[in-house]
Amino acid sequence: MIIIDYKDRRPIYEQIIERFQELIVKGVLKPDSQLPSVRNLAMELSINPNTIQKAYAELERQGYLYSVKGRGSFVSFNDNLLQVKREQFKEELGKLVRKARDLKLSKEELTAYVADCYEREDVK
Amino acid sequence: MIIIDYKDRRPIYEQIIERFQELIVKGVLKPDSQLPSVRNLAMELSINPNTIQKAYAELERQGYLYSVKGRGSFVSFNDNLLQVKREQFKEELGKLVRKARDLKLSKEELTAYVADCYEREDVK
Amino acid sequence: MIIIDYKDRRPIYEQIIERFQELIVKGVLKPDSQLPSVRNLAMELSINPNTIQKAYAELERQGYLYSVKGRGSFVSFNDNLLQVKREQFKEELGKLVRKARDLKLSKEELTAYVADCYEREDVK
Amino acid sequence: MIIIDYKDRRPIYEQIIERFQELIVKGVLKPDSQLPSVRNLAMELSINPNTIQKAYAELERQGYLYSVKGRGSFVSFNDNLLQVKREQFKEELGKLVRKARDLKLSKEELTAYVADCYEREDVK
DNA sequence: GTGGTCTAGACCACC
DNA sequence: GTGGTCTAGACCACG
Repeated sequence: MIIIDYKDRRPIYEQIIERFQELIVKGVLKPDSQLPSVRNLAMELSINPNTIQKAYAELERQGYLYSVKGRGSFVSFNDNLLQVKREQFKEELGKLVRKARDLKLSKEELTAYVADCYEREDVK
Repeated sequence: MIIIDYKDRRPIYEQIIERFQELIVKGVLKPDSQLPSVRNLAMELSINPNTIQKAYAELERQGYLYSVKGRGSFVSFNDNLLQVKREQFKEELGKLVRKARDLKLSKEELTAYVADCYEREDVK
Repeated sequence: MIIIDYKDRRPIYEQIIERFQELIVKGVLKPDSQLPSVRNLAMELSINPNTIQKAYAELERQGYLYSVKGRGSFVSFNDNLLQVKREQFKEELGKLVRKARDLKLSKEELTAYVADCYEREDVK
Repeated sequence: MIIIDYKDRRPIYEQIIERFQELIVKGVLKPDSQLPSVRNLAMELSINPNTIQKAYAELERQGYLYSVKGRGSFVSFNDNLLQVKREQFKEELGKLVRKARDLKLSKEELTAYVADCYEREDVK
């Protein structure tokens, strides 16, 4: 479910965060379902528990999960969070649009490419 | 021309690289025009010459400039490079489109927002 | 009567303690009335009896209840305890007032806000 | 400047966070001034650098400071943050006011105590 | 020198 | 068993 790419320049804990964000947002991991324990996941990925711990702590801070001492970690994604994430996404997109203008891509080229890209994924 | 933001989390050399890329792609710096010397720029920005050196080396590696021993560094931008940048941009955009799908944004919402965003910048 | 919030970061036994304190101080639970047995409450909340046990033990230590072997646990609230709680509360408030000063809130702003806040709750 | 209380039940890194928040909000540490390095502070307090690191990371997340690889950590408090912190403070105060009502403290008693407390600190 | 990531291994509180 | 804190010590990127 989680794959670590050691060639990736980003830190391990960040890769884990991103992967879980994806799984949770997509609904692969259902709300209130239990996540693998820190130790188990660490063993499974053969990395240090502290690294998992750091990833889980950040995911908790961002509202993707909640952890309880002695019980475990659980998915806490909800519609409210979805809205927040959409806002964050739009901000990110804004930066890219600005970049497109620098590269002299016309509005038509850009939207066409976005639509095209969206559909290509659709097929997949 | 170059402004360093010390509050920016990214390393200084990366900020310099990005700024030069922007100036070159936009055509503010004309092809074959000479860039400031490593020492001069370092003094002007009051930072370590090694940092400028690293930025120039990376820009040369990416094809934005060429250096001539004993003479200096020169802009080497051409349309070919623009194409490369566009490809890189599209790849980046692709990731974001995938993210949009995860967040359950419809194709219509997405393209509408992109167009809207493009025009908003237009006014500026 | 007791609700456990699993998303709350605090341990379960602490949530139970706080809830009983509130019920007892407010007078919802009358002095010398009997509390639910450890086992019953554990079953009702579907949690580990050890957790209830720990909560009751702490409440007894703090003087909120007393236990009689073989008979059960009983509320032991009295005005003396109310005074103790008020002292604890004032200490807590003291810290917050200090914090207000650090944030450069004037005495007038602070007291006005407190009064305002008190009345707002009044309506509820 | 920083004192660790090992009898305190709260984790060390939290004590450090709180202390720095205080020093920064009060203006003892001026904006853009450099903080002690992770390693130096760790040595000075005879604790592990990782613990300081964790505290600094959280302070950065909360907007109290910014860190740059290879350069150090710097105070970044500003008026904007002051406003945010005031809002957070008021929320905290709201909870306490509710608690006061449970303890049957009248509005007059409460505001009088707050004012009194504020002035007492004034003298100090 | 600086901050940041990671490992190995320990201990605690909680259930 | 669970999550969370802490230590000791290593390595990397940056300036």
